Amino acid sequence: MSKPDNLDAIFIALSDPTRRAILARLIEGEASVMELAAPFAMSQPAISKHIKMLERAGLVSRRRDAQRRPVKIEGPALKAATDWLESYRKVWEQNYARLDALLNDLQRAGESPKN
Amino acid sequence: MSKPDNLDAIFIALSDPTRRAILARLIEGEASVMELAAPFAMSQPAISKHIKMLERAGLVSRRRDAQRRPVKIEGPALKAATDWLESYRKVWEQNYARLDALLNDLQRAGESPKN
DNA sequence: TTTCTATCAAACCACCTGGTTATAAAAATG
DNA sequence: CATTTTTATAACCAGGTGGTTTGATAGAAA
Repeated sequence: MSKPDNLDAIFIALSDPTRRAILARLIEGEASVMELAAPFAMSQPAISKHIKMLERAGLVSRRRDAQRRPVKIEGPALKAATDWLESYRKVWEQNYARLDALLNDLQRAGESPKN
Repeated sequence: MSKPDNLDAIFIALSDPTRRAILARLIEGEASVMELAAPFAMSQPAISKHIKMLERAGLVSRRRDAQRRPVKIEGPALKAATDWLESYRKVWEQNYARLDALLNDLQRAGESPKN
């Protein structure tokens, strides 16, 4: 379902501290735009634009409640990013461990024979 | 050492498909700029700029080998991003599970009493 | 030394970002 | 109805991105 190109939008969305703070707030539950804007020294349209980028990335979704448009965090996009990173980190760690073992082997081999 | 603001640079670096592909290549081991540029229909300076952004984020480092500047992947920055994402995803999953349980409770409670 | 190879740096471009203000629309409230 | 609240949209601006071409530099190789 979720295209891999989506990673572009997801990582772009995560690259701004304001948007990461909004996500942090949303972890505690749904919030309206005004509620999300409150902690920031920033205009409401600025927050709306941040929300739009989070939405484009699939990291949040919006409901309708009278004039309010409560924003909710969405797990799957968060998972897509985590999965991508985790897979790379895992391979890197394996290679790192292998290199480490190799270096140890070389060192040990050099201890008794002269060349 | 690694500042948390660093997450900005890390996620920005990860938000471009060319840079993610470069990282994917580097997982297999060190590579020179020319080697990294080869698979892409893109000029060498463009690749150099991508590498610079990866380096700024601490995701890669460069050695010197004659005229060559081999690039190597760096684990810790990758880990910083993974950790951030993992922590949020964990809380989200907990809340999700809690909400799920709550909804089940409500449904079960509604089965025998009328209101 | 001259030449070739690998890389970087500068100048330039179109486009996106992150913010602003001002305005409009939609629904609640008086 | 008029007003207030909540949100979105448009127009604008400074600065960053992602690419280009052109030219400089460092080191190997002829």
